[in-house]
Amino acid sequence: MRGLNKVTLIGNLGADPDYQQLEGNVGVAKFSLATTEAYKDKNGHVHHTTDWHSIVLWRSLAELTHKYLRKGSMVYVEGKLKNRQFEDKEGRTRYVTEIVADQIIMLDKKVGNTEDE
Amino acid sequence: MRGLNKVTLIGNLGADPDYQQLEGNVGVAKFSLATTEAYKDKNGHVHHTTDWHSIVLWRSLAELTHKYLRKGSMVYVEGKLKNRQFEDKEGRTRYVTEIVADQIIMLDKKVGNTEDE
Amino acid sequence: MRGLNKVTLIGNLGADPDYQQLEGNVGVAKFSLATTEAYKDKNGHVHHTTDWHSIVLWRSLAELTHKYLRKGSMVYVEGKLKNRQFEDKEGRTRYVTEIVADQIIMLDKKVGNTEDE
Amino acid sequence: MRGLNKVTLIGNLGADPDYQQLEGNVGVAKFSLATTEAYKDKNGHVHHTTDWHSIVLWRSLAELTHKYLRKGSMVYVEGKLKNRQFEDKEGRTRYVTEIVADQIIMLDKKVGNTEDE
DNA sequence: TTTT
DNA sequence: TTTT
Repeated sequence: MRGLNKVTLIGNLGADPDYQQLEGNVGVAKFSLATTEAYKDKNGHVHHTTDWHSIVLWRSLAELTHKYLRKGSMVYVEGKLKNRQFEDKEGRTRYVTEIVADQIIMLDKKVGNTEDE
Repeated sequence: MRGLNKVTLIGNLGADPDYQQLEGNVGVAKFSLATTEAYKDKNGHVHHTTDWHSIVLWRSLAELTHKYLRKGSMVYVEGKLKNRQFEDKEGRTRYVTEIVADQIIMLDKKVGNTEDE
Repeated sequence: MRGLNKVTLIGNLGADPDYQQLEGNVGVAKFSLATTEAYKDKNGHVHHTTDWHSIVLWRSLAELTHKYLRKGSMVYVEGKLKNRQFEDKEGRTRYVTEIVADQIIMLDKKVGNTEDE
Repeated sequence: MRGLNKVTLIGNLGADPDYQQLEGNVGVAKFSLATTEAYKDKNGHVHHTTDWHSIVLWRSLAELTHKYLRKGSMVYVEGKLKNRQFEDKEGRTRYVTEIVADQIIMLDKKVGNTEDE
């Protein structure tokens, strides 16, 4: 209803994706994605900043991720920002922000595939 | 460099924005934005989910926010996902994900203004 | 396959939408959308430019458009850029660029609805 | 004002870009970009459609294009939809839709650069 | 042809 | 904590 929640990222996987098969044959994959940007400071020097994003993928996107994406792969990810709370080992409520993907485009020459959820 | 980090949201402010003037006359505004979505469950019943997002705005966008946005205002926000760590009162490292806005469009009839950073 | 084609617009309808029911009960709606932007010239004067976009909507989005959108309505449109050729009355091949919508969000207070194709 | 006009594309150049230096040392580059999509028909067969887009780039983006992009290069383009009219050789008014880029990301391994206008 |  |  009157809402838009969309994230688009292009970056590289920080490590091989994690993949699990849940009950009912539902697959979930997760990975960290680094997006790097160049910017100039006041003196005109170029610096880079990297932001890390937690990506979660379900079903066919999880299979694709598991099959084709590896540490270092470059990928376009489109999805929704979701906040999830969980209890840490000390019983405290913790909050995480994740991007639940609904489209990915693999940007490495080796593989080439787009998929929609 | 080879990176894209973009968030686009349309939603409503959960409360009046917080505004502060930092040293050097730099303004910062913050607010929580709710994005609500409808989806159908397996039985065809419509449900709503709301996601809350922490928005941070600097300089001219902070002034605009301070001047025009209020609890309930509908707004389009475009920005970047940034993760920030800070120490909580117990000295633990905590992580927050914020959206640093670089464009807003006010979507309420009352006011009408787009601004770029 | 390795392709992304996405347009996002916020603007106002230039006229009431056109709606037709094709064979097989498939609805199509069309409208022109104006997006207006402010920019400053070299002397700091503010100017406005308006761009007009041809929007095409199918099925449930066509019904929504027909039901709720009118001349002047403000709407968010997300879709794909498509080029279509047709023969004009003099038999020449002409080209049009249209945006085939796959999501709309009505931004007027009166009505309030998001719908996905 | 209250307007959003944004296009995001990932695709390949159909030919080497055209580059011109206008008066005042202002560079303009143009190229055609193909975005390809897979879709399934009613029988589950996969088909591909290609859409062609006219991209225009000014100043530093034109230089980058001229220097690094070639026929076949894969690129992310973000920009605005602009309609332009011109007179064809027979004196008729013709309309073209172009995407005026304000950001590109080169997606080929060989080169690697993001630039903002 | 819209809107502020 | 918002909105419809």
